[in-house]
Amino acid sequence: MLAAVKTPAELTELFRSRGLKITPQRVSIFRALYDNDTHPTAEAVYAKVLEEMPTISLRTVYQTLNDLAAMGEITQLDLGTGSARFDPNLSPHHHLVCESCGQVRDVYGEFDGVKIPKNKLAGFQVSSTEIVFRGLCPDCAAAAEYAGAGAAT
Amino acid sequence: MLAAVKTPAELTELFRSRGLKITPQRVSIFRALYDNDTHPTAEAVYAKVLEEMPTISLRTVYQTLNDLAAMGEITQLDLGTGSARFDPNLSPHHHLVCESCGQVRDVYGEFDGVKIPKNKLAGFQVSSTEIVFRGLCPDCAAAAEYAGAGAAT
DNA sequence: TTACAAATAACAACGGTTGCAGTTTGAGTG
DNA sequence: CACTCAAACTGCAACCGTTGTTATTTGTAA
Repeated sequence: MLAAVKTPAELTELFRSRGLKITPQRVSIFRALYDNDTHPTAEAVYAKVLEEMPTISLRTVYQTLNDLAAMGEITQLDLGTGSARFDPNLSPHHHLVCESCGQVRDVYGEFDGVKIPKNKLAGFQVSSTEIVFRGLCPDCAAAAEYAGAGAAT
Repeated sequence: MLAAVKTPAELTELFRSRGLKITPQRVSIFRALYDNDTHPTAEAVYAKVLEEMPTISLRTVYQTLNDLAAMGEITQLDLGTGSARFDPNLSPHHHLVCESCGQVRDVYGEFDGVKIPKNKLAGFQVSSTEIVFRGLCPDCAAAAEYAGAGAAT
């Protein structure tokens, strides 16, 4: 379902080709990330991996996530939700963040208009553009409306 | 020079009108924020205020910055640079972030094209849009080029 | 001047993340 | 298949930014 996400097998091959060892911990983390569009925190990945590998340490999860990010296979997101989130989806996209529950949703779209006029760049070299839309997810919006209506009476 | 930034006097009046006390600590923080487009961290504001008030505590700086943010007089930015930054500039703008030195620069511009098609929103209510351009500031770009050229020989 | 609520300072604690040291293990070699 | 060793893993301590707590201080209105 997800576009531009490497399978566990592909990541395994990538690690092998770089002379890195294929450990069960790493493979389990690859699986936890695959087909995962929840933008999990390190803790969330840890929880998922624990199910099939009860002895893995949180430290190893951090280590592997950092390695993957350094290789460019996942992106680390800092959305101001307390902890970093990791996104295995490499196709160009942006994010909707619910300010109430913290859930993150992908937004596909081009936004070609988002370019800084050269005369305003003043020598700055832009290599990536992130757009974050903040607001309320459907559930939280409904809850807020309900609470508002209740409080108004 | 900065647009839409309240002066220390205006912030003082605002606090007074809300029944909040005018303390020298608060006024000093107002001054540290005024005409400041460096997007300072709490620590940076603390350092600046320390110059004229050597007994202020970092805790008070955090407290006041949080209060100002809650009143909507400054914006808290989470740019993944380790600590939160505070922006007293309320006019609509976006940010350029140097991935090497962490410096943050304002970008004025409209980007009217940045709207999510309704059919993709799926009930999400968007209340704000942040755009972050990442790359290299002129100084770091020059340093990188120099290092690259040197390494290539 | 007094009195009181509000604000401050000092310090402990917390959550996310990383450094470190000792042990385990993947994978190439004979 | 056993051996070897660098790489990876675990467990724990430490770190940093930030917030909670509580006793003390201080604007401010009476």
